[in-house]
Amino acid sequence: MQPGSTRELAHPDAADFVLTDVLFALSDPARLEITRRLAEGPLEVAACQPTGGDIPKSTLSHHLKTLREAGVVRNDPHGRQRYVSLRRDDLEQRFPGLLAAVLRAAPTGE
Amino acid sequence: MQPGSTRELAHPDAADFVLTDVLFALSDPARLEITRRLAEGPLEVAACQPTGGDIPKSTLSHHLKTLREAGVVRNDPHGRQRYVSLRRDDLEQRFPGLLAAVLRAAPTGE
DNA sequence: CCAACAGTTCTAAGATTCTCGAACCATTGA
DNA sequence: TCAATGGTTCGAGAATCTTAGAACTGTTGG
Repeated sequence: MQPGSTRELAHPDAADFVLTDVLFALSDPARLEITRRLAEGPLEVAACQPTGGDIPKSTLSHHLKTLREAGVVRNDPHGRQRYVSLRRDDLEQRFPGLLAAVLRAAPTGE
Repeated sequence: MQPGSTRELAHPDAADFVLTDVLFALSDPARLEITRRLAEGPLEVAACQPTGGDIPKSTLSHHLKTLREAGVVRNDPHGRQRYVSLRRDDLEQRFPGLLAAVLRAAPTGE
């Protein structure tokens, strides 16, 4: 039983992040909300649930995949669950100021 | 013949800009390139042509519409042509730092 | 006036994306 | 060891986006 052993998912290197992919990943309301939530700190997958908690696991997992493949998020196995975390530093290094600007943005109705 | 008369297109107010819409508009390579080009200054529609100049008018027009409806771009009639310009100030006011971060971003291969 | 021009809008086909149930896979508690 | 848990992956239908030709509109030069 190696610590933090198997079931690793693929994560792109910061140098390979593609701007349009990041923008696309963040352009979905559900994914944006997940991102905002993760700005507070890492969460297990189930806790990423955007509103209340009614979207199916597979859908949530798919959104996380989109975020992960763009480089917005990291998804690491942790026991029988997984920790999802924002790749703040990598994003900042690759696209300075971008994530900060997105997180700072006020929602539309004030 | 009023100066700058007819054929006005609809433009959303800065206060009504929606973040996900802006991000989505910028998440397409062609639209991002148009945006970058416009950062240098206003252009007539035909001059927005991303690469060389082989994409059809209707496609270009459609991309400009997406950018315009998100609030990224302004499209004003000017004689028989139109001037397309970046809504820098409105975007900066609504989403501080966002456009700057996007324009500053380096392309993927270095 | 009329033809050429600059662009938009309409329409339709093809490609992506979204959503979600079902099947599947490690990991761990009992 | 075995079943429950936490999530991912697969597959398919619905929805949305992209692309582009064709038709249409306002504007201007001759």
